Amino acid sequence: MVFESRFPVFAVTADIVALTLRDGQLCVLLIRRSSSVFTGRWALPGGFVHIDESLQDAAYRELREEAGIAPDAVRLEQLRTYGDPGRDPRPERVVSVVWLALGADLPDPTPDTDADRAEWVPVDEAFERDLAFDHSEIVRDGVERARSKLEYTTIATAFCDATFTLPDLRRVYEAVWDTAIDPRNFQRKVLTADGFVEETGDLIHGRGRPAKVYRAGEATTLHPAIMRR
Amino acid sequence: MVFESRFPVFAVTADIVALTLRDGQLCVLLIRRSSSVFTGRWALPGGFVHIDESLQDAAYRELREEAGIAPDAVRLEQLRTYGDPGRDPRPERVVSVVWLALGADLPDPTPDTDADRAEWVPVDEAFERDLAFDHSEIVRDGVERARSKLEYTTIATAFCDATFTLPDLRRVYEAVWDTAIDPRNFQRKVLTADGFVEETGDLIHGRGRPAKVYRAGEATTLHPAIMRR
DNA sequence: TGAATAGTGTCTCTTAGACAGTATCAC
DNA sequence: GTGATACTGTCTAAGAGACACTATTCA
Repeated sequence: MVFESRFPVFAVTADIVALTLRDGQLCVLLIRRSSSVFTGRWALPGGFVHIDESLQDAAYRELREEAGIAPDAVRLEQLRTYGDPGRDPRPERVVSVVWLALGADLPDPTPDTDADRAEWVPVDEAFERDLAFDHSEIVRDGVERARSKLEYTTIATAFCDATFTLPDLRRVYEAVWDTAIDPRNFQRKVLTADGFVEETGDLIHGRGRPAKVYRAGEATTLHPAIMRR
Repeated sequence: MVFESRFPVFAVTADIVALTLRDGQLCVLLIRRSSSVFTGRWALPGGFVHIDESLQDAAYRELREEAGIAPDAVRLEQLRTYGDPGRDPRPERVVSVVWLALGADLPDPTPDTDADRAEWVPVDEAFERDLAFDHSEIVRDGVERARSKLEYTTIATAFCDATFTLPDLRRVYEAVWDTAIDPRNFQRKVLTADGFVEETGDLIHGRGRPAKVYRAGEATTLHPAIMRR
């Protein structure tokens, strides 16, 4: 099939930097390409946007198709668009709209036809792999975005289940920022910030003292912010 | 001329939310469309990206072509990409990569062939105009981005000339945030924040006491941040 | 000398960071 | 009881907001 246009012709992909916590480590979803260019190389999940599909829907669809991740399992926001000529070796000019997808401990991905493997990879390890296209740069941008949005927004809750404890939330910050955080000061800041979390009234029993259960509050931005050092 | 592709065919535009200060007011650059769709309606400057041109270069080119603004007069950063099906009435699927351009008191724009007028419009007034496409939403996003980046980055200096005084810089914050700021506290915060500004050693003489002249420092992020109320 | 503008110092309150002890549960 | 985990309070230092006066120039 051949498509035509009056204007310069671009192909548009929706690619995804999906981040989650696995065993207390911040991990990014990578697939090993089994078709088209860069066969056998690790890359971000993604693919061409359909002509009648919104950019965001394309990202959701690719997440489902390439890793079996359901739309309601992640929070999706646009990261940035990458479109330098030559960033894709194919003759078509490819512009990639990249999305950041954050989710609570997401299931092992189930690769489909465009990939022979799909894995959650700790970000440190991902930085060392030589990814296809400009995906190494994109992973870096995505992780940095997540790190900085933890400071002044409530997206940390996107890494948690619908209900969670304050130690759970603290472990999110510790994993994403890769630093230890004082539990007492953290607790104070979270409870001071208006609308960050709401008590459910439940307790969850673990090995030690039971922890209070919270859910995400109404706020999207943090006042005051919780800053890195 | 007709273009062909193996993949779904998109047209890609680079559009610009250009902001500057005029008479102490935050203004956005709007053009009145004189060709193609939405003729006679006000819109953001922008146009189709050439097939061998980077997205950023396209933004610079459109700024020059549609308003006579030189690349070195503005600081450009990517805002977001807008690509919902149906956002452009033309039959082609149009995806717009939108850039935020910040500059010091920029010259009156000189429209070219795609526009019969180009104007700096105070943002309040721009919000009331019914702009073409989804440009009203985009202006809102751009202004909000500028407002929030003033808090934790040094981009305020992008609204100033190469050298400026602290009252100049304060007026940037006042115009963009549309609030009054205490000069004493502001001065203290700017001078405390490491690498925000550097003294040149010069003085500039106005109507009253001469003001010290500064230039932008090395820092890109502000520590501590200068927050809105 | 008065008007306009720029610059500086202090007090108080809030927030941030460092830090130690108590509470609750499973075994 | 012991070990593991969750929770809380206090002290100190730094930053934020409110506020009044002095300095320099021009007309």
